[in-house]
Amino acid sequence: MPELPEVETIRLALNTLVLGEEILSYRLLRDDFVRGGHEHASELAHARIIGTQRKGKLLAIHLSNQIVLLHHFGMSGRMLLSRASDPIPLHTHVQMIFDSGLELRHTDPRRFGYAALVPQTELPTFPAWKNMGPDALYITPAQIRNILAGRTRPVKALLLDQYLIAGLGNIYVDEALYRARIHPATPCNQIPTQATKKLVRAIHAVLLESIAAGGSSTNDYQRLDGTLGEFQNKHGVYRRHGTPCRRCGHKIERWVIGGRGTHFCPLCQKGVN
DNA sequence: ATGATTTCCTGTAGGC
DNA sequence: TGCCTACAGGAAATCA
Repeated sequence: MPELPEVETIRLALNTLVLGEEILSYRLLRDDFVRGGHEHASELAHARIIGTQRKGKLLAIHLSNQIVLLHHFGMSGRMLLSRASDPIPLHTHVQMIFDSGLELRHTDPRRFGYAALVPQTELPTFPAWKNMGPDALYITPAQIRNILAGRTRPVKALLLDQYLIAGLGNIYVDEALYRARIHPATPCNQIPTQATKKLVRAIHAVLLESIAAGGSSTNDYQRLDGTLGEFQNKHGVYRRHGTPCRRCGHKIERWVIGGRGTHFCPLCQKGVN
């Protein structure tokens, strides 16, 4: 599922491959895949791609006509760059055909993702954009301390809340807690200051390493060119339940915490240290 | 206000 | 082998 590192991998690839491209034709194959109306869809012909931006798991593509294309990939979403003559994959909801003969496609079988066309001036008021907490890649120890303070929910559930901290999903929350040696069920207000520093370092490290590896291809995620990421091979706990911990050899467990499958090593992540 | 639960959707894994 | 059911999960909505 595309989380921060996967979206960032897509964004970096777009920067090298489609910056400056001119849109010949923009097609929405499903109206209900678009949030906030599609009245700007007819204004995109001849617009050029002038920049990209990422906030949490949201990708923003800036166009020369002051329109911003937002893409959220939910859990089964893909952004693929193909030749316009290549066959259209099943569940393609958005097509962007460029004058170079390239075509950008947003496909998403489960449709938990979406696209949006927002005038640049309205981007700060777009709900998902506006309500997002600080980006996990740049979050500071002080910000994490404020977020954890006074809350009783399990730290696992809290780190998944995009309103509080943006960009982490199920994979990277489990991996960051494993690196920080924090048990995912620990109530937030029971994590001492010392451990929050370790947590921030763990979050930054796991995100940066995954970006460098092109993201995690566990289920559906592919890079812009259709190749798989590599970081799933480096996972310490995610979907490794029943197999030995790479640090201590104890069997990795899987619990449901906050309604999500949660993977951890009961020996390495005993307490909050 | 906070937190817990339900809902959307389809491909896949597991059981029989 | 093939059918059927349960499950996966991000985020918004709904409920307590």
